Amino acid sequence: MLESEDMTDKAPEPIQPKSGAPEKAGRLADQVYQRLLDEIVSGALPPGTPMAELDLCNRLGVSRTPVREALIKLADADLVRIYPQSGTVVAPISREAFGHAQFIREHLECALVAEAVRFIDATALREFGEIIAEQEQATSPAEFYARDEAFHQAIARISRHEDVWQVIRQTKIHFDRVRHLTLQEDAGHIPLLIQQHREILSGLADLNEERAVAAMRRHLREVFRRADGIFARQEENAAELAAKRRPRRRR
Amino acid sequence: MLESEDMTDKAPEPIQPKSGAPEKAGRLADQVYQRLLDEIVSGALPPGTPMAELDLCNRLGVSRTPVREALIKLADADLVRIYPQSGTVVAPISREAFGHAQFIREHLECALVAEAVRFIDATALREFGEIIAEQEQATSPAEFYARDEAFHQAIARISRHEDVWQVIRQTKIHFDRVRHLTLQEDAGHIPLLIQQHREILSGLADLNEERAVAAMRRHLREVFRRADGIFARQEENAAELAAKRRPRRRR
DNA sequence: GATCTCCATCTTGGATACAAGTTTCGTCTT
DNA sequence: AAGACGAAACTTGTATCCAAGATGGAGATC
Repeated sequence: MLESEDMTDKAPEPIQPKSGAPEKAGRLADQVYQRLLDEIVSGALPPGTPMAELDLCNRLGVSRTPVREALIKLADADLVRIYPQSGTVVAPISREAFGHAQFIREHLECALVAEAVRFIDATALREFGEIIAEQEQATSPAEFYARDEAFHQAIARISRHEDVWQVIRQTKIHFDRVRHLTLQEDAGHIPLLIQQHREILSGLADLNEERAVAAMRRHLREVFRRADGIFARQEENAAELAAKRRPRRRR
Repeated sequence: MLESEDMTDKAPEPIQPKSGAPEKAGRLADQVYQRLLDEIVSGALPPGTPMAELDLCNRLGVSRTPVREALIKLADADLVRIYPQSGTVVAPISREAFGHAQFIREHLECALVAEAVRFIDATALREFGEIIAEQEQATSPAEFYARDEAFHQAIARISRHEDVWQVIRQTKIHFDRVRHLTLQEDAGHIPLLIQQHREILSGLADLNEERAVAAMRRHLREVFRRADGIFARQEENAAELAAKRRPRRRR
């Protein structure tokens, strides 16, 4: 029960080395939140990982206050579960949450595309073209996803509803957790996704709302279908593995 | 500068009088959040009201920690603005936020109704009927709104997407701020809203997705149109009043 | 008299101290 | 040896303390 003797705990990198650089990144709480968010979504902190406040304090080099605020925010997003006076752990990756995120995203983004048709202009079209070009030149899946986000966010901005993108981004988190699980298998169909982006752009360029919306819906469902399939297989494997072990209940 | 001499400060009612009652309502932070949320949405704390943490501590009878956590959550929802080392105030009622809330709500709720058609059954129909009956018997607008919420939430539940309702509820907050502003003028058309609920229910009962969705869209747009109109008039009046005063800039 | 400077005061951000409940593990009893 | 009991070592929730920037006004200066 004393696994703290190994030195490979995690990333011992503190959040603010206090080096002379002119780094003035707002509140510590926000930095901690962003960092833990990344680590959870990326899978560096798998579901079930204990998240005791004091441990995180030591690991990140800050006091409990900012860590606590970050954890509360993560709990609001259901990325961690806080059990008062008992402990805090990374929340499981839920297939339901995954499906809910898809529901919200599909309906809102399709509505955004429909709106975008009303506002599209030459400048916007060029911007979309640039983003797609950058996607083609992406050398890593991570880079591709970054530009993918930019593409979808740009649609929201063009539609004059960037606030809606914030909502989508927030709910999309559970979607992204699954996506990162399936990174390897994803790489193969990146060209397909880019092609779908082109179809969306084509619909927008022709001011054809129906085609643009249909393309977006196809695109989002494609992503969902693949991720969901891979996730389901993974769940099966996990269930098999679990069946072979001693049944251990952690609340 | 010493306006604390008048006794009419606010509601001096502490949050936990510690009376012998078996009240065990979770964390203080959550109670403070809920209370301040109510006071802001209801208009008891109008836009611009100073929200110094220490003042709130005195008023609510708790320490800074729970108050602070509540304020951070309110700031995330853009209900208060926190200016570090300077002050915190209730955020203005924004017509843009109002419009964004409408966008999200309309698209998501219409999608929920469409889904609901697939799951509707006798039990659900009876539940809807009861809610509408309670609305008719409501004696106050507040009571009516409570059952209105219940109606819309029930649709989300029937659709097996209650999580989506949480998202709607969160964004709807800015909508509700305006709605409370227009309470008096609202009272008159409550019967119309009930009638629209009946039309939605009728569409659901007939398993007619198109009609149900159309009824919901009409309903939501009716509410929006009225509130937006009233709000716009109110904004004009406010602008007139402001023009007569000395120009005072508060950040 | 107008304006600039400086400082007392007030605000929030972060760190620490205290309280209360939960879990775990050792010990005692049966 | 197995189970029950209890205390110590955790955990998070709350209160308080310190730090640092922002504000506003008093006083000095031009």
